[in-house]
Amino acid sequence: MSEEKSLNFIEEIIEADLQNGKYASIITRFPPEPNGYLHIGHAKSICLNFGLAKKYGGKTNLRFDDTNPVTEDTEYVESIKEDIRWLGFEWANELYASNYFEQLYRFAVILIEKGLAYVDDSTSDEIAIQKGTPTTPGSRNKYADRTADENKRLFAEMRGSKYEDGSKVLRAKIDMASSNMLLRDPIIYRIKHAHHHRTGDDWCIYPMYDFAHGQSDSIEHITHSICTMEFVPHRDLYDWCIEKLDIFPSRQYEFARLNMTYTVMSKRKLLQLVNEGHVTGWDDPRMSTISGMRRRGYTAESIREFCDRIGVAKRENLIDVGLLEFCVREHLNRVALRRMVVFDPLKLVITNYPVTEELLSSENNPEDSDSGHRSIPFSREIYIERDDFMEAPPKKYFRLAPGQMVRLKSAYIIRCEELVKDAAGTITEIHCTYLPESKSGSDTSGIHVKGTLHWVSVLHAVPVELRLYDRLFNIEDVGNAEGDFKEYINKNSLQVIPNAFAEPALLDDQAEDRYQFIRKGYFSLDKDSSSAKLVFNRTVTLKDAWAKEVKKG
RNA sequence: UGCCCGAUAGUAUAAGGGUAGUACAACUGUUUUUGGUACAGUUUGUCUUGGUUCGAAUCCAGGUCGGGCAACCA
Repeated sequence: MSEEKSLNFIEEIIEADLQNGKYASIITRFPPEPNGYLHIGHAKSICLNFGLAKKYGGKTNLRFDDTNPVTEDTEYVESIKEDIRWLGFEWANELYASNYFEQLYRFAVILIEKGLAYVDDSTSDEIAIQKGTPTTPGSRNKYADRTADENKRLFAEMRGSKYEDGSKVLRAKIDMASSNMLLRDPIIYRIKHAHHHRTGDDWCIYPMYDFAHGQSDSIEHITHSICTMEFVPHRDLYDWCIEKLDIFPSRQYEFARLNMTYTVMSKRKLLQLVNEGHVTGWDDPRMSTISGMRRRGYTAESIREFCDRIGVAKRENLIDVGLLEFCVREHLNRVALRRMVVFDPLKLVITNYPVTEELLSSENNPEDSDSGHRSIPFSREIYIERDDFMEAPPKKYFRLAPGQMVRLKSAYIIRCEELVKDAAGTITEIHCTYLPESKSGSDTSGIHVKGTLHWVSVLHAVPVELRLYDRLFNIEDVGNAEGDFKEYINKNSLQVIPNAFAEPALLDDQAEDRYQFIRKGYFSLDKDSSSAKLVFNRTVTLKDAWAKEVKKG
């Protein structure tokens, strides 16, 4: 019998909460700030939050944490929604922290009335100095002594646009000597005369993260508020607000964010790559963004599988990008249509083949018997891959060489008889003979060859553009590297093959968007394609045992 | 020299006082009209020192190492 999959620590908490009756059902939330595009790290959080709700019969809200109008924009709102849907998740409610601005304001007033918040006229520098350091306590200033009535009036005036940006803040009155710096009278409201993408110019004061997030969770009755480890110290403040306001006690749980080899995972760095032109945009196929991976040809299913396999824990981690590649190969192997494309053509003439042509049949996907067959034109002159031929082959080379035989995929067995070279000694043509009785499906030759090559008929070859991607950085741990991360950019992360030769079936299948170019890799149609020229992105290579063999020497 | 979080194969992640398991990676083979896929197998691990216990990855104490915390960012 199949073993029950072990639970991660958050699932354990949830199951305990459900079992002991703390909750009848759960509500989670995914709370992006609309100031950038989502990346694979967010996918982990999305799969976790939505996955948990799905698993335990609860629901998940999408809540935009839009408390900082100067960095946020509806462009990001739209891209975030598109990415989540594409990943295969649907939220119960589309919400915004800005929906709660009025309520949040009232919460702040309650704190003031309880003597737990005050308006401070200090500059940010003064506030920073008064905060002390982790090893020395901070101190309060005279503004902390203002009466509740005065604070209430001042706060109302802040809202009423009476003061300039930075001239006043509202602070929670907690403990200037706390070992947790966030509890040293944290700022909870600041003045920003900025246009908000949702509330327009209704407000000129905006709550800080710590005075918006927890309360928003509470308002929505989020049972399990799941975030990343850097918010651990915020939990004290999260709980403090809930306690003092006496509102629904949402609970925060933290897990370790995803780090992955050979890539960066911070919005700031990703934005820098875009702005400085190191990539073509947020959806550049080399980016770790969801939109980039989508464009590259990753499937939502494979990303979900990846997120499932990496697990959820609290320790720092650096996941091998090879696992992501494994997941996408695993899926694409099941669904991708097989096609033949020659990247670096070498002409091959079958000297004993009649001048006519014929149509051969080949399976669309050997892993899927329902996928059917396509026909491929075969003729006297074909292209094969230049590195599928060697004049002086090493041991264990199964491909074409003088006097050697190989099978042409779904066609015939051929034998290399002769080479044609130009003045420089470069091979320009290979002459072969074929075995008419070795035709695929009706082979009576009795000959077994080790190698099978892909090929394309010269007469029917369709030129296509191929974009081959490699890792964007040339070191594993970019996040922890010394110096500027951009020094580690892989200059050869994109290789364009402007004129590869494809079998004509590719022209008919444009609606399909996942392919395996046999023996080469998985590809998908890029949005830059036109009727004049098809453009394909290499999603991932096939595993290549021969390349490994060659490397070993 | 404060507070918080963490430490199990190369990388992740299980084992919740009782045989250290799984996946990826690596390596061997088998199958194969993709040097793909599939299948079989192999190698590699509990940070350290004490303590509790018949028995410790697990519980306790000290240490070491890694990460985080002093934005009017989230």
